[in-house]
Amino acid sequence: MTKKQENIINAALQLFAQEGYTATSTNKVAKLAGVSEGLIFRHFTNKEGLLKAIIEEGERKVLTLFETIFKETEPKKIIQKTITLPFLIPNEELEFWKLQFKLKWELNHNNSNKLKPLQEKLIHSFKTLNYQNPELEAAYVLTFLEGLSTAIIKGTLTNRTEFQDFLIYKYQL
Amino acid sequence: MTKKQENIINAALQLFAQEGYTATSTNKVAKLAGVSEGLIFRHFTNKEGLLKAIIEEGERKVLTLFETIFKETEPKKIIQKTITLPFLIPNEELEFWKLQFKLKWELNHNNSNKLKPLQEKLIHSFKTLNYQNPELEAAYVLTFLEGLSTAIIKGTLTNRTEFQDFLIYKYQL
DNA sequence: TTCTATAGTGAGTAATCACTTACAAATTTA
DNA sequence: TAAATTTGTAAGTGATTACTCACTATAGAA
Repeated sequence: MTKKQENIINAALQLFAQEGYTATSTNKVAKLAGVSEGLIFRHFTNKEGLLKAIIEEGERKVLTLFETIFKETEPKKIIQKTITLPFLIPNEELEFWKLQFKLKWELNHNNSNKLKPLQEKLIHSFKTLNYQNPELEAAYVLTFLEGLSTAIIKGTLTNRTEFQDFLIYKYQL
Repeated sequence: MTKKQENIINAALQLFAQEGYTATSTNKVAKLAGVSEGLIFRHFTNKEGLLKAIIEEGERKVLTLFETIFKETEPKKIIQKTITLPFLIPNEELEFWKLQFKLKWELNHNNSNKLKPLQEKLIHSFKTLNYQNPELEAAYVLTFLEGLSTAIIKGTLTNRTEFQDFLIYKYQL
């Protein structure tokens, strides 16, 4: 990966996250990256290819975030760590996650399968803890996770640390 | 409001919700509505005006949905009704709500103020029920509400009625 | 050094974009 | 009925879109 190739991806990530995918022209991306527009198509074939490169490069971040949970075996901790997951997003990755959530609505690609392993881990946890409806409890946690992620990524959560403490207290089960 | 004017709004609502606002051209809207493209600008000045008309026309739907909660006085019921609110969205309004959530990401207009009265009603409810942290409890409910709305509007919630019963059971406090 | 492959450019391309204008048809008002 | 206003259309407008093409610069291998 050359320096200019990286510039293109970073510029595209920034613009796609700020303005949206369709609203961002390849011309704008090239200008922000400091390269000729043609270079984008040399490296990424077309605009969609550029988007794919960004998403694929970021897939690792999803796995990195989930890793902490997957190596955990204690049921209670699994649930706790899931619920506070969005707080672990580092500031420099916020833009990437904003793009991910934007794309979930802009394009119609539902990555519900991406949460599948987490869902099963949760179901198993609730089963171990003898909950009556493990599947529904897992669905509940994931639904809340969606809302919490949205709040954090959009920055609408005013009292971050307070809310995090509140959640930890609430989910010590 | 003439018949053609209605056709334009309906076509725009459908396309904006499906493809997104920026990705939908006024040409496409006109074709689906069965009118000349110029008529859109005669009635709505510009593309943004068309979007405004759709949103303004739908603002009433928000109030109608919230009405059930605002006339409720019993704290427990207020919380219960809030949590099951997204289930009350009629099928024919799903497209409108999809557009609302899409726009929340596509444009950067945060309508957090729209939830303000609901938030205050919730805080007051938790206060009356002597909860330790009424503000955080309200924030928790609203965060979950965001996730649940997303799931219902995107249609990713598989077991609707089951999940609804589960929530009612969980939130009988 | 020369050959080859890749990186990079800048000026194009047709198509599409939101929007305008000149004009006609329909409807309302006087 | 005649005048005035509103509704509607078709054919444009310049700007912008994603993308192409002919070309040059660079760097590593033979």
